[in-house]
Amino acid sequence: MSDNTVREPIQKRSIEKKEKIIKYGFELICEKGYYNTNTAEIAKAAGVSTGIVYSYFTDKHDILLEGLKRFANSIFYPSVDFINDIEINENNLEQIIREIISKFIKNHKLSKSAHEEITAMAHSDKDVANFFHENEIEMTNVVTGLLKKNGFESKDLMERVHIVIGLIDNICHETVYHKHKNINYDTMTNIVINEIVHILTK
Amino acid sequence: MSDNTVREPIQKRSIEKKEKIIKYGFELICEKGYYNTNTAEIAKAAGVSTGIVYSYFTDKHDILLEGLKRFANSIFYPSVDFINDIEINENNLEQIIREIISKFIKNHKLSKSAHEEITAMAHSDKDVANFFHENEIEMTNVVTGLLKKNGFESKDLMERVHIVIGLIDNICHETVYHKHKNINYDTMTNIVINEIVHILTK
Amino acid sequence: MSDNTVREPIQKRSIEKKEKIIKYGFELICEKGYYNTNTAEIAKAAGVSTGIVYSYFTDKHDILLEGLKRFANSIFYPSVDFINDIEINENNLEQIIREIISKFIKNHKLSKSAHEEITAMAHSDKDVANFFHENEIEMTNVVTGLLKKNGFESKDLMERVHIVIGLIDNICHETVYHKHKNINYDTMTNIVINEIVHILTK
Amino acid sequence: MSDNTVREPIQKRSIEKKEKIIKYGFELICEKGYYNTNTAEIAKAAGVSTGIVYSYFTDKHDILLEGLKRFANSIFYPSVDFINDIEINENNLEQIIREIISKFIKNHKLSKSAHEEITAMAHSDKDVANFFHENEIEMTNVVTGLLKKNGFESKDLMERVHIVIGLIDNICHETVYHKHKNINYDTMTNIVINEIVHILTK
DNA sequence: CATGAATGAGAGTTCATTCAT
DNA sequence: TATGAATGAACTCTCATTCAT
Repeated sequence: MSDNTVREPIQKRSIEKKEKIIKYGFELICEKGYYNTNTAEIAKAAGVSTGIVYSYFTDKHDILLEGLKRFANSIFYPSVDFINDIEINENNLEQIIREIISKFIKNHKLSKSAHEEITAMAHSDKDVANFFHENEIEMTNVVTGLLKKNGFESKDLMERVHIVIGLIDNICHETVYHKHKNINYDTMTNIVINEIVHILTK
Repeated sequence: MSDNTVREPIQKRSIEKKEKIIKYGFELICEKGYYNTNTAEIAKAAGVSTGIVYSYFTDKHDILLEGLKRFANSIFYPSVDFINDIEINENNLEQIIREIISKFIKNHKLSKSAHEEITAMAHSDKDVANFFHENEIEMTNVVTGLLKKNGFESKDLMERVHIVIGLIDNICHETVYHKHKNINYDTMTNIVINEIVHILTK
Repeated sequence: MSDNTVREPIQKRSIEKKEKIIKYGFELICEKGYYNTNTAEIAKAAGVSTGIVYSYFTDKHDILLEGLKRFANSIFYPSVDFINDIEINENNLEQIIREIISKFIKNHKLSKSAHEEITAMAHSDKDVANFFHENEIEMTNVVTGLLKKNGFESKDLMERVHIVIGLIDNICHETVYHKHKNINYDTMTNIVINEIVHILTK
Repeated sequence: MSDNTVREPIQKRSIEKKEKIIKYGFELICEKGYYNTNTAEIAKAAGVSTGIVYSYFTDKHDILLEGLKRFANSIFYPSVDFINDIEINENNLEQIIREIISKFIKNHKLSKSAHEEITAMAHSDKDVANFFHENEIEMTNVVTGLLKKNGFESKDLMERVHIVIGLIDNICHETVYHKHKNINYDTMTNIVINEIVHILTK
């Protein structure tokens, strides 16, 4: 998005300003929705003038994208670094997945509206869509590599991991939002976890 | 103020007009996005005046909702009536699921942008979200009933069906959109089908 | 206002229809204000179609005027016929005026919003203004004549009567609406009555 | 949604702009009527864009109200400051009232349509009505105080003053507008003046 | 660098009036 | 005669973007 006419701030105060616009702008967009947030509000929330916004960003859309780059990971993918430090094997796999899901759900609950709004944009805005596609494939690669390092040898492991990520996304979303009264989400989660183990170890 | 009741057209030409507004309006919304489609365009596409739109609908949002009611099923859930006429058992289950996925994908491809835009709205618009939640639970119930009738006796069958629907949604979407170059979608589909069978018959 | 293109209904049912439009249309206009009442509402209230309204009236404004002709007198000038049957003299004048004011106020209270809306129109709409000017002068003439018949011989009686009518209008309006908390309206009314007697009998 | 605060202009040019909108907007409203004046016209007359209008005013109605605050006094109550500097007594009272009426009429004639339109609004718009009620009571208080200071000791002086203000309003309006051909307005004015003297000195 | 006033196109919606039936 | 669907200009108000200071 950003092109040459958009200043790349060098001085410290400028950088801070840009960061504030991204932070508070993205925050507002997540809370109220992209179309229900206007640039004046963003500027106000960031403590800058409306004019200066257009020195750092080509347009409103650009703020969204920059916000994504900064914050999407922390919103969508909570830190699960602990899996780097332990040995994953068929015995502790179930427990690890359970913990990951638990962390994802906790995260999801923390920023429900952000999750929804950004998911919505991911389905209606090309740039946002691309961002997430790239993120997903990267995550798939990382997890696949990790599992391989830990001795998982399933055929088509990458495809399996991709399916698993989808399952986790889905169960989290279901648990946080849907609350269909006849569905027991704990039960559902247990089944999903079993299934994930099955996919990865078969 | 004005009489807010929305006319329920009785005469044939009126009904046709209302239908046209729904059809072309929803079409435009799906193609260009809800926020990028204005009422004047909708009226023009439907071959009517802007004023008459507000005789049949309370507002622009209402057109979206009516469009959903009319077309969501055909967009999201292609006719899979054939499963009503055959006996489903563990032997043909895999084949049936494969056919269902195939149909869903075909459907999905036919109206890619509609799928995306409506999915987006389902994540940002309360009414659209409700619509889909209700649809989903209904579908879960119907499929669960069908399987029970055919002798499937898994514990927590409803939860399993719900997971399966999520898996199908996901694999279709993946297949139609993502095209991550390192992922083999045929392989992925096969794994998903196996997994679905596993979930339902375990 | 009405011109040749507007049908003068001859048949009984037509006349009834026209009357209903006038009655219910004027009623709505008085209740909600001319600009807040639309022709569709008027037609609905009158139980006719919107189209037929334009067979009997040149436009919306015409309905207002016809309504005025039919109902303004009863709204603004309650029947004070009793003064035709009694002899007015300096002894009973005060009592008669008191009764007239009392009747006017009662009337005023019965149709507060009508009073206000029509008074507003009388100040912003030429035709309505003319209507009231004519009414006022006629009333001035009638009352002047009546007083003369009863032996009142003040110089410039017509001008005096005109002032008196203004005073009555004013005290009624004050009593019904203003309610300035520091003003005693009973006291004010008594003073006005004394003054009217003074004007007419000096 | 958007930030609804209305900007309070600080810079000189902004203040001028706001004043222009009030001046020309109110002028148009007075000339053509509130409902027959649109925001585009107001903006054009003030030499600004339509958008900026909504930076300074919450809505069209707000312009009317601000206009009232600025101009109502000069339209409705011409400066009669001279009465503060002279001693009012029963000997010069008649002459003073005559001068006041003369000034009011002169004023009234200068802005006939404004007078009428605003009077109309005072009967159909709650905020305008309140504005005038408050103005009236204040004027009543001021005049009552002035007369008391000058030794007028009538019982119920406030009520008397209130009646007098009504009489003055009325005679001015009559003189400027009605022109009923059979009424002699000079005569009528003389009678009114006598009556006012009578009310205040009795 | 920064401001925030200013722009003006465009949004959704209403409604007096017309006209095909 | 009568209907009420249809028109489309006009309305108020918003907001991404620009620009004078």
